[in-house]
Amino acid sequence: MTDTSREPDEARLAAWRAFLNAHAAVVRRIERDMAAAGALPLGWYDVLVALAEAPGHRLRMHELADAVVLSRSGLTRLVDRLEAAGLLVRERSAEDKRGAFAVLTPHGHATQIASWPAYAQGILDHFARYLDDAEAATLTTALERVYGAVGSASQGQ
Amino acid sequence: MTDTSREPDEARLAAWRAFLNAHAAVVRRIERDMAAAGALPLGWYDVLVALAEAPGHRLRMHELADAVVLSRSGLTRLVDRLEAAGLLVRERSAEDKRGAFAVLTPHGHATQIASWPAYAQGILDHFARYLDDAEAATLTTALERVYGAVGSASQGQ
DNA sequence: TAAGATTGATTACTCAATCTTG
DNA sequence: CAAGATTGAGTAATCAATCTTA
Repeated sequence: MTDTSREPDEARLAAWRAFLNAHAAVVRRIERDMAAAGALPLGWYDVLVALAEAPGHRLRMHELADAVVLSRSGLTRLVDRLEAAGLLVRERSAEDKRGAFAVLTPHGHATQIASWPAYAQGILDHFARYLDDAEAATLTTALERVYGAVGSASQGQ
Repeated sequence: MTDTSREPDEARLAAWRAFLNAHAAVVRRIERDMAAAGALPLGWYDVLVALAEAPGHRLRMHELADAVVLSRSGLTRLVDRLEAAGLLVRERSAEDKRGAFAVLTPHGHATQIASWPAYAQGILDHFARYLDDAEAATLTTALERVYGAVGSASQGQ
């Protein structure tokens, strides 16, 4: 009867710490490996994949911002850089002239595909190979639940 | 016989995506809540906790940098800000005059303690409450393994 | 010459304010 | 006035180079 329910128990606190530490270390490590291999930065890769998976290789700016978990203005800047690099182009929407699409270029698509092996190798070497099948399944289930809950609670951006 | 072992299987790839998405969303959300409650930013809190848990409330700069997973120069700047805010002080080492300690001040300790309830509430609301006991245990085990492996592989900073 | 830490230059993310169209 | 997106100002993280002491 000492549980006030205002803070997490020890076990979940340990999970939180492991979650933060693993994320920081693994992402840093993969970014480093990808840079050494001449591949795209992770943030650039994420944007290009989101577009590659979208119908017509195009997405509205705000859809893209949600997909990569970046603020609106943060995405504007990132898209500026990707456009300057020739990896995508902006297209003004015809129906709603307020809106803009980001559209993947053939060069952008090719670059994304060329960067995948280095990224895949990084995921494998620094993350995937340390999980057994059951752990991978549990992580997916639990973290998708967490993500889904926060996503729907974050409407008030 | 199609597995080249150069890239992760579907299940582990799904775990990776869930891991990235959950981290980005939850951390953003907790930072926002803490700011609204007048609590410290997460990065500041992490530094103060590391010092609070250290013997004598003091740590060498490079030890602190490892504890919070930040580059050396990144930590120098962060410690500058914390020192300006009166939350810690720097002390030159007596034995090894190259070295410096960061030492928690009473005010820094009090501020860290005062920020914990808002942080705890955030962890509970946006992370812990979505995990059952078995999931929490699995996350801890698996992610500590991942973290330990990357940490030891990252000696070449 | 190497280790510990800081500095300078660069890059990038965030919020708040702004501009345009609905 | 609200929605979509961009811009300006401020803050923060990184790498490479530097300074000091071992």
